[in-house]
Amino acid sequence: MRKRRSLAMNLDAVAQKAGVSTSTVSRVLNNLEIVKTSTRSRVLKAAEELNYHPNLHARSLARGKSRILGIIVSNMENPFFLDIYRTLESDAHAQGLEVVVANTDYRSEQLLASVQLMIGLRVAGLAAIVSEMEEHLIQTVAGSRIPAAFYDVGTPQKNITNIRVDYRKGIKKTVSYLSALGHRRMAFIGHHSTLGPISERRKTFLESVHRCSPSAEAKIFAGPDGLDGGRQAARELLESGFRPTAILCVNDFMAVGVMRELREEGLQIPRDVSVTGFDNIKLAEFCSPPLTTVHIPREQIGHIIFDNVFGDGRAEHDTGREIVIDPELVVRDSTGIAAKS
Amino acid sequence: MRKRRSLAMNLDAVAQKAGVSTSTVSRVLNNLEIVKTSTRSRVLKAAEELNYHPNLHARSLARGKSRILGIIVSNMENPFFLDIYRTLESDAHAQGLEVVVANTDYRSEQLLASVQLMIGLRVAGLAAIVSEMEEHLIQTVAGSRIPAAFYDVGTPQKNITNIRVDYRKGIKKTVSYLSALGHRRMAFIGHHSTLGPISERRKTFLESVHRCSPSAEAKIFAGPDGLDGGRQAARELLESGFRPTAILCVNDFMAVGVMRELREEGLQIPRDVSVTGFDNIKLAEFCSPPLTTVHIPREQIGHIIFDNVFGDGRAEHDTGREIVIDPELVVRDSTGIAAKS
DNA sequence: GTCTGCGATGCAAGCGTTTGCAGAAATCGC
DNA sequence: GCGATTTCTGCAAACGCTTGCATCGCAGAC
Repeated sequence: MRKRRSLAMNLDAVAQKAGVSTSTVSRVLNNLEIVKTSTRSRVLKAAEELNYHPNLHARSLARGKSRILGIIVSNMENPFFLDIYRTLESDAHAQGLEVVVANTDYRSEQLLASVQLMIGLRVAGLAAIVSEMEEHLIQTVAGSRIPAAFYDVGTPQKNITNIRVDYRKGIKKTVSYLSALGHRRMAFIGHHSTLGPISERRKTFLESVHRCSPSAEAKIFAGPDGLDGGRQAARELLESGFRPTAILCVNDFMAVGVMRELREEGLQIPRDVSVTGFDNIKLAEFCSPPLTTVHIPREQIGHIIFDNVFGDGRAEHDTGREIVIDPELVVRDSTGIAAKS
Repeated sequence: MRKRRSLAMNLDAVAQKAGVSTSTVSRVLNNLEIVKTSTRSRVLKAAEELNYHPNLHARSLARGKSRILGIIVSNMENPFFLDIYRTLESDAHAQGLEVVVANTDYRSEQLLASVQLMIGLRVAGLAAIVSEMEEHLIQTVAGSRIPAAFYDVGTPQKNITNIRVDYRKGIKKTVSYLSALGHRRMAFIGHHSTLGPISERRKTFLESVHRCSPSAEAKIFAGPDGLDGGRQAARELLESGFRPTAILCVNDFMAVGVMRELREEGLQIPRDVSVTGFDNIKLAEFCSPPLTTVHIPREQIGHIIFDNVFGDGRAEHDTGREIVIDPELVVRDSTGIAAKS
């Protein structure tokens, strides 16, 4: 016999103290109704006194499955990911599921580690809401037979749901709206991500502007993501000499950074220049002026994902699913009629 | 024999495919050096081909411990918690530890569940950064023998580190600063938490104001936490008829909400009223006007916690530790000389 | 040629649960 | 009061891994 590793804090200890077998203890703790009330309370008392907590690893192992929902996100600071995560978490808790989250920080090495972790944990379902998902990882997940949902990747698979937001539509709506206000010189400010979805947005922007008004001017700028990045990109825009009457930003944080820089330059919003964002985070409502932006229904996305991984939508689907979300324009005070040029 | 539950995706499968025993496979996958190179590569090939991922539950069970750091926070949306979490996570990953996070949403029922989860997972260390920690839960954790760090609770224990920020000092510094600017009518805006730390802050505020100037007026208001809550509290303040020349807010989010409401009322900041926050979140720098606030070194806190749970500070300490952090005032544009009354 | 030493591998117990099955105890019918 | 149920409880195998110890094969020493 090998030596004991630590103080005995297992079913056996409780069983001995209560004078029953481990099976009975197990049944009590799992609320199986076949245990006599007197035995039951004796066991509960023993467990309580020993400060016993079941070993979840052993439980998962014995049961052959866990009650854990795995969530992988790129970046918790980004309200887009955060809100989806929070919705998933609350849905999961409502069903008595535990949640394990991993952050990738946009790093594919970290993404790989996270996927391995989730598979290793034999999670009951996996939601990967990351902007950097890679094809071979999708295959890995598919091979693991874990029901999963991915965000914004191109290839639905067996047991895998793919959900995405129709950013093209959001951009088109914004450009049409600005165009109707008379804007003919517009800029798009993105961030340095060269990944699929973003550069598609840039393309869509250019196309939309030219469709609304063939003579209109459109330019693209970029900086790092976030408040600072927006500011930096705005700086570059100003230094380039280009003077748009409207600036579309790829997300709200960047838009707020942009507005700050413009204000410092002495420009008034929206009198001198209109600014729009994307996502409709809380801050968009509270910055000054309140930001016109495209609303991404993050809670709805979270619920849909949950439903597809655990809920009614969980049924095996061989072909995979693709769900597309339509975003809406939310008009606030950061946009107005185009300044005379 | 019981029936197999799922497709055999275990060490045995790999072992058979590679024509070796499970022990050998285990040794290969754990990088023990005693395996012959040829065997080693055969095993790796087999594992690769089977798309094998070790079952972490079984591993933890067999090893008698996990390589997981458990983190519990009140609310990921709050940059205070988020930043500490992120620091902890990156420290953990740097050491090859996995991380499991749980959100309590300020709900003690959810906190209990989270603590149970962490103990059940037999995490190698636990950091609980929650504002609602309860004494009996501390006892529970202490009883579990898991090295832990708590934030801002009063009773250090064996194997438990307690870290807290000296909010009193932060408040005193702010009040002194405002007092020196001539402010004699001040308000403090907190949120509805009636828990220890917060109400201590209120008390400290009142004392500080009276110490600086015995004739000064000081009042306290409160709303729910967050941007909306700040706005609501400011509304109440305005309706009360009290007209402070300076308003201290319990955190930056509330301060931004407050400023928004004041601005809507036609008040100018800081000409008519000065506003300060607490935490020094990114937004404090980007709101308008940029917010004077008290800086809480969240990264430093994260590192200290990690070090005490896993690093050099990890050594058993029977008496418990208490670490106190000193906050600094960061002056920006939301504060100025007191308006003439 | 036997022995020793050693590197590489396998054997099997053990980690803390769950759970099918069997057996014991309590209850019931008559 | 005795068998037939119905409850309740215990036994032991299984979950997938790690790891101390035993074993095996082979090289070098004598």
